[in-house]
Amino acid sequence: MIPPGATGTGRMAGHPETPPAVSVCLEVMKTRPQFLATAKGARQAMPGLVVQSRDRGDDDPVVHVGFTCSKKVGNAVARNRAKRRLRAAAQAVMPHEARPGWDYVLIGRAGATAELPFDQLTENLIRALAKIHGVRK
RNA sequence: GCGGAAGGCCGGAUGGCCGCUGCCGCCAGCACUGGCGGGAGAGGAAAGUCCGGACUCCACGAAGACACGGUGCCGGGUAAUCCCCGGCCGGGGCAACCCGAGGGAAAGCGCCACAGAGAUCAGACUACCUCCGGGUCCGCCCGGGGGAAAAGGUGAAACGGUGGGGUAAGAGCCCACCGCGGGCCGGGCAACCGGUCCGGCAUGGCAAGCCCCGCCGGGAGCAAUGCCGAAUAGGGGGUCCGCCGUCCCGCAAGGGGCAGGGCAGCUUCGGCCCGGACCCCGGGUAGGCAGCUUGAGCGCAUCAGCAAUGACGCGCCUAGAGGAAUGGUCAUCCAAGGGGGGCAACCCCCGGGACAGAAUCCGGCUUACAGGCCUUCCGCGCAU
RNA sequence: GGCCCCGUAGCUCAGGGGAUAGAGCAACCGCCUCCUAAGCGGUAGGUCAUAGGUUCGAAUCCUAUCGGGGCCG
Repeated sequence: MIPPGATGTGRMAGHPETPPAVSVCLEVMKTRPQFLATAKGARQAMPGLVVQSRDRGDDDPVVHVGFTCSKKVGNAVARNRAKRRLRAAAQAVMPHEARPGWDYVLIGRAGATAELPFDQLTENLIRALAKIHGVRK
C-alpha cells in the first residue's frame, strides 16, 4: 500500500530502505481494534479531511496509518477515490511529519476530500499533524 | 430537407515525474526477503442477484410415482434457460415497425360487488300484441287471462351480429352474409392459412382463483470444499513430585532411602477422588496454502443456414487482489456547454468529463448512463 | 461474495379481488375537575414504497425496480 513494501511484520524499524529524510517506518493498519483504539485519541478536523491519532506508548517506533470513509462520502467509486487521495497525501507527508510510535487514522470527508486541489489536501494534513503534536506536547 | 422506425459500435487520447499488486529473467541470500531489468493490470454494464449452467460438498440401488415449485402458440438454436432467432395468431400505427405469461372454461369446484326486472338450470320493470269484462270526452283508460322477448333503461358483461322476409305482435321461425361448431379437400414439419359442404344457435367472463394437460427441476453453495496449522484454555495418555512424616549413618552440623495429598480397607496388590511439574497425542481457533483463472475464451477468414447459430482453418493469451492493487499529479490535444469577432469557412477566451470499481468462472435478462459514430428502412415536401 | 425477510396514518400493526382502507397509542377540540392525570364524546390525518401488467374492478394477484433489515465458518 502506501509505504513502500510495507506489508506484514517483516519490516522492522531502523532499516534504511525507507525514505531517506527521516527514519520513520510506515505500516498500514487494517484491523478494527486498531481503528477503535486510535479513535479514542486526539482528533483534528480540517476542510479536506479528519485526522485521529494517539501515541501507543510502546517501544516500537513503527507508525501505523489507517484510511477510512463513511458511506456519507458516496458510492464505492467516490469512497475509493477519497481513500486513494488520502494515501497519496500520506505518502507525501507522513515520512517527514509523523512521530515514531504513533498511530494515525485519516478520514475522508464528503465532497472535499475528492475535490480539493492536491496541494491544499497535503497542506491540510501538515497543519492537522502540527496542531495535534502541539497540543500533545 | 423535415419528421420517424430498427440494429450495431465506442464510452476520452498521448506523454513526463512519483507510487501500488501479481508475473518472468538475472544477481544476492539460511529463511523471511531484497536489488536491477522487462512486461501486464476494471466494465458495458464489473451493478441488481432475476434466471440458466460449469465446479464442489451432502443425500440417494437404477428408474418411476406422489407432493411442491417453475414453465406454457409452433418450429429451430444452445451446455442450459423464464434466453435468442424465424414463423403464426391477436392488438396498435398512413407506414417502416412495435406490443402480447398467447395451452385447456362442451373434467370438475369457485367467484362475478354496485346498478338492474333478470348475472348462468337466466329473467319480465316500463313497454308490445291479442282475448274477455267494465268505463269513455271515441284519442283511449282500468281489471283479469294468454302470447312474445324485438324496443327503452342498468351494467364490464344481458344466451349470436347486420339486413330482409314473416307475424296479431314477435322470435334462427325462415333466408343471405359474418361469427360459431363439425366433416372433407388443398398448402405447410407445425402453429395455422385457404376453399367447400353440412349443422342450426347449442358454447358469458375470470385459470397472473383452485385446477386439468404437456414439459422441466434432489438439496446447498467458493463464507462451497480440501490441505497445513500457533499462543491460550480445555480433552486423552505417560513419567515424576516439594513441605511435612518416617527409617538408616553420624556426638553434632549434615548426608542418604521410602513417600504427592485424601477416602475405604488388617496388610500387600489394587480401586476411587483431588493437586503440581514436564513430555507426548488427537480435535481445533487465529492465520496460511490450494480452489483461482486457458475458458461453452477472443480476433480474422471460409463454408452451411433467412437468422439465432454451427463446422473448419490460422493467429492470440487478455487482472487475479484478499478490509481488498489497478493510483496521485502535471502538460498538450479531443468533444459537451458558455462568451466574443467574422457574410462564411474559421479564430480567440472561459470551462470541464455520463453511469459507475473485478472478488470462483461463464451464458442471458433487467436496471443506470454525458456524449459521439456507423448501417438499413418508412412517411411527407421539393427538384428531376 | 452468497442466502433470506419486510415496506399500509406521526408510531405499532390489522386487512389476502368489490369498504368512504380500519384498530390501539399519539395529535387537536370539547365535557368532567379548583387545576392536572385518568375517564367520556368528537375531529383531522393515507400517492397502501415506485412503475408496468392481469381483471369490469388491485392495498390485495403477477413481473420489474427502489428502499430498509437480518443471517453465513
